[in-house]
Amino acid sequence: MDIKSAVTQLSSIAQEARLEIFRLLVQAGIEGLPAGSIGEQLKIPPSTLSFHLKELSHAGLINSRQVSRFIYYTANYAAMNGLLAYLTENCCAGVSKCCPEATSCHPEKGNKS
Amino acid sequence: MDIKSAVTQLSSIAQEARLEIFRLLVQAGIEGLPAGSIGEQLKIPPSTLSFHLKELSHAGLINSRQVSRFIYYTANYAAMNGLLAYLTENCCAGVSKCCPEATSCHPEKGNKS
DNA sequence: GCATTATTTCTATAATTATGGAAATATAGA
DNA sequence: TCTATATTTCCATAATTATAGAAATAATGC
Repeated sequence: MDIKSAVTQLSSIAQEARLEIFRLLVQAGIEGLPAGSIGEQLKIPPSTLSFHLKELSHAGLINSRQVSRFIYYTANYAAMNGLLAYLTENCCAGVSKCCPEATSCHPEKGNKS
Repeated sequence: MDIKSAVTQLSSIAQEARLEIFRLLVQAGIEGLPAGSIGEQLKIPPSTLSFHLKELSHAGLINSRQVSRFIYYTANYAAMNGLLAYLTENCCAGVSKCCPEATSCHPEKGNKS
């Protein structure tokens, strides 16, 4: 992870609409949600939603796949975990006992609600 | 943690100079670094540095204390850990086995290098 | 009080980012 | 092919954010 990628990823979620979208997708799990469903739940007009989804996609924090006429968006858990790790990297110069734990998210198949 | 605070905190590190400053402070540990030392290491002019330090302070991701004529800045580890937790909150709707771990940084006294 | 050093505030300019209507594109079924 | 639905692109406007010089403020020692 280089600093420019980290800034791009952080910028992509440093905006209220996009952070809401991202969190919605993190909570949605690996199946994700179609764009229209996201816009409906968050009350975001189509063109604005598309702009924000593109920002998140370009940053690599979300992925998409086409299913018929719908485009399903999903959180990229690996990218998110990489970003979180980057922020705590070499905490306190890597001295022992300083940073014992690491926050991450490991979704698995079969966790539908 | 509400979404506006999260956006403010993310915005504060979604900028190359500020992310460098923040990471430098995360790695510096609980003693922190005086403003001048940060500016010198990162080659940031005083007024620009002051602007960025204020952004980070207002967001609550760093703290400061005055020591003689120097102002020492330190990473606010608790705030950072709160932000990381927020991003993974209710991952996959909170289904078990989805998000077993959580990245965080726990600096301790006596970890000087 | 004066000189020195550290940091911040003020200011103008430049650059980037967000918003949403309208039009365009893409997919699928009748 | 025609129609309906889903999503994106284009565009102009508005709003926000970054940069850094110059001046101001603050703390210390002589």
